[in-house]
Amino acid sequence: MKQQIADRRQSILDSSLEIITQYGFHGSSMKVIADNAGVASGTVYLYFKSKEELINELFLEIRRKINDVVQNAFDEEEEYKKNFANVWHSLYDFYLNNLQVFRFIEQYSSSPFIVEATKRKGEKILAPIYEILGMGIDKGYLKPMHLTALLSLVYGPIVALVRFHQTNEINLNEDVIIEEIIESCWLSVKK
Amino acid sequence: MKQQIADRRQSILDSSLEIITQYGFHGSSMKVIADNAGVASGTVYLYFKSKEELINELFLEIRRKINDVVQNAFDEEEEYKKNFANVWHSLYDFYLNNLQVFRFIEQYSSSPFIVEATKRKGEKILAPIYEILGMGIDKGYLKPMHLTALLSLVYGPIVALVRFHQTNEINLNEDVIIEEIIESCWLSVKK
DNA sequence: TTTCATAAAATGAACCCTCATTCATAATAA
DNA sequence: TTATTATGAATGAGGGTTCATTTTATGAAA
Repeated sequence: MKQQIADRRQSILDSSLEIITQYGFHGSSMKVIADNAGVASGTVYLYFKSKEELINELFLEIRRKINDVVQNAFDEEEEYKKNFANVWHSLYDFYLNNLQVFRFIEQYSSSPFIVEATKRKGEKILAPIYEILGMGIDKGYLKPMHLTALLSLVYGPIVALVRFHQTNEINLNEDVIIEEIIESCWLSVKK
Repeated sequence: MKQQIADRRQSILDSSLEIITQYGFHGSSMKVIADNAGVASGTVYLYFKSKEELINELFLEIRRKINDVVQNAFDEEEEYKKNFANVWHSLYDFYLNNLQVFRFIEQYSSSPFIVEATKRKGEKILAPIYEILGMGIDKGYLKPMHLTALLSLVYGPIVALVRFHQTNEINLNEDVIIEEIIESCWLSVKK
């Protein structure tokens, strides 16, 4: 039945995320991914045309999740600064609680592996944040800088923090008052 | 003679950087690296024990270069804020003018490939910056935050900017007044 | 409910290819 | 001549993908 098809597909995607974030794209064989998903290697090819497509589909799924996180954190009714903090904090929390997702994106975006394929599919992973920042400039809350420069000042620290957390250079659960960092970040972009 | 040994070794390292930033770690075969360096594949093994060691050596060489960039940008005689800007700008320029180096580090640090091996070798790639930030706190120029948090606020935007530059989301030669970004960055960490 | 024929889904051995590494041989230097 | 350095064909392991075969699901008929 339909339900099972979806489950299989999903379990292969889940398995891929696990294996890939542990061994890298090329280090992850289809055999191992299949085993980990509890299916035969041939089965993977019933749901995905190739390894490349599998990885791209995984990327698209993850992008969807991230977009949701950002969208849900934004509340039109709230004041802008509060939204800024909420979005920042949500994305940060999401990465911290989904380190595999974070690792996957890092690998995906810094790997010459596929990239082109998904670039063509338009829509960047951070599109919703661009919108929020653009609105911030329009309404006079943020410095009128190049949007990507603003994004770098805001998103760069998130990525850096989670990365350092991963390499144990910082313990984000204990060492750091995150609100302090968000406030600092805000100081760099507020008008 | 000794000179030639060094040349061969270096040309293999140079070739590796080219090939690896183009095709990724696993996508770069020793054969292609050797061809590109103008040597036979067996020759590579006269200078490096294995592919893994080759990549690690390349990393160490690059780390040395980055440390030099930071060290050279710092001038004890100058005032702290000026040093902050100089170091920031130097590192940024270095990455922008050596995109292959940047790409390599990104790949290296987000890849589960080796990592462990070099982590054990101690000394982080950004050690000199840690020192500068620590000094900034001691002398009262910077907020007394966790050092790694400070580093994230300062280094995160550099990485993000160069990344976006690479994916053509921003043209750092034309679109952006870099001093404006450095000033913003400073606002986020100054006391 | 049970049976059974057909369709759909799943399997995993086999195929072919690439790759890291080795080593007997050749070229070069001392 | 001897020692050093370089070569590249050969080796063996592993990987992505295919496909003949098996297993499972379906639903109409008994």
